[in-house]
Amino acid sequence: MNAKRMRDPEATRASLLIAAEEVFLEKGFGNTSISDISGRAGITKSLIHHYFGSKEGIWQAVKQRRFNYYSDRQLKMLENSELTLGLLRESFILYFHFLKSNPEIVRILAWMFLERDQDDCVHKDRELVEKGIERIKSGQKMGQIRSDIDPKFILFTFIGMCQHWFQDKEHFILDFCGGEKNIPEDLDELYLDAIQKIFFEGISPK
Amino acid sequence: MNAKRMRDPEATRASLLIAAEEVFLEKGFGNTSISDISGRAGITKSLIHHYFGSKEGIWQAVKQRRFNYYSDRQLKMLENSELTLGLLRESFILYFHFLKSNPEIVRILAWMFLERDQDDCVHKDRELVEKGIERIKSGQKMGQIRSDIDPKFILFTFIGMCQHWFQDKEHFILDFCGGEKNIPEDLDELYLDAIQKIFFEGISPK
DNA sequence: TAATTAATTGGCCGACCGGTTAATTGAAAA
DNA sequence: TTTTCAATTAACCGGTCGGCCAATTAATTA
Repeated sequence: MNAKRMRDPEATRASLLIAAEEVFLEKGFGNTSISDISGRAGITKSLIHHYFGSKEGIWQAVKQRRFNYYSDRQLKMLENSELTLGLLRESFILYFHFLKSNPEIVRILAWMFLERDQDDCVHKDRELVEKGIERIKSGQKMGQIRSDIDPKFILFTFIGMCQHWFQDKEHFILDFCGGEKNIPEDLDELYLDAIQKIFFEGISPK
Repeated sequence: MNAKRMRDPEATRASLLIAAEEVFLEKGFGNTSISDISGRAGITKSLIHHYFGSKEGIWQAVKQRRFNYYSDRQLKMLENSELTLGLLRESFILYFHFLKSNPEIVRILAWMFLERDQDDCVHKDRELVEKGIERIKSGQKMGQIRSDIDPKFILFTFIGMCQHWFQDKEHFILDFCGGEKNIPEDLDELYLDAIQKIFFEGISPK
């Protein structure tokens, strides 16, 4: 219906955001210029300042958008579940697949690490983390998880095993498999199986 | 002897490299200017082009130098050790502390991921990886390590648990500890203890 | 010593940076 | 229709960027 509107602020804002994300995640904040973004979006660069105030501003917006999506999804994941070992395993798998289909998250985090970005927007997941820790704690009380490890570390390890894979998978293929030949199609799943074994055996009570 | 030489190309080249590494790892490639580097080194910026050709050139040199240092050290680490579970644990701890005292490595590796660096210098550690896998395999044969997990994945997990910590420690402090207050001095060691428990319990035969 | 080579310098260049401004245009309100 | 306001544009700003070059200076060679 509005397909031919000559002006559609929402749409231009959106396509600026999309273009910005593409370029930022490809080259990082410092290497990206405003005109890179406007060029890719096919929109004058002035409009970036009009909608986002500054280069910093649109980078914030990009991050925020992605992290809101992230934590919304994650919260829903935790919402209606009492923790049992089975459900912990389930959310482990869910998280792994979430990262797999949202590689942007991994790149954003890596860029923020390198550019020493201390943005608060990342910490929307504090609530998420608290819930996760709560679940692990009760799992420990119920005797399903060994109690001699700080729940914070258990959760962090959980996250790390997944993130690290999607960050260094390429190195794995090159250095561990000796190149591109003979990589199994389901490499991701094979890895997921392996870390499940290590992780869940590792956190089980003796 | 040569302490007072007015010109010492090797020395200037070296101090340019050092300054470059400092600034690059501090601010990132894109946010660093040639004059930042030359300023810190106290050397005219023209010399950067003289020795390294371009900004890209000196960046490559920085990465290469650090990565060579990395794999050389790692190889020495593995050199004279038969694998027993005790030694595996020892090299786990060694690797962790190596990363702790060489944070540049973690940053460089993150850069390589983001820049999709297919540099040959990365593959220096293929030899490294092969040795590590060999050790784990023999550990499996001896019944010290469970055999139902691919040694490649065991090694990769090993590396990941350590790397991920030094990359996302800040997020851990913010999101998991609720800010800077009350962080134990020996947080690194506490984490190391935790992942040791998980990892070694996880790879033990039942 | 004289000639040659290489290290080092400061000054300069065009390009591009992020950001601002004033003017133009389209859509919606009156 | 007229008015009003937001969306959009192009031109422009001072500043900095990476890179280049010609001149100078120290070490090496003949």
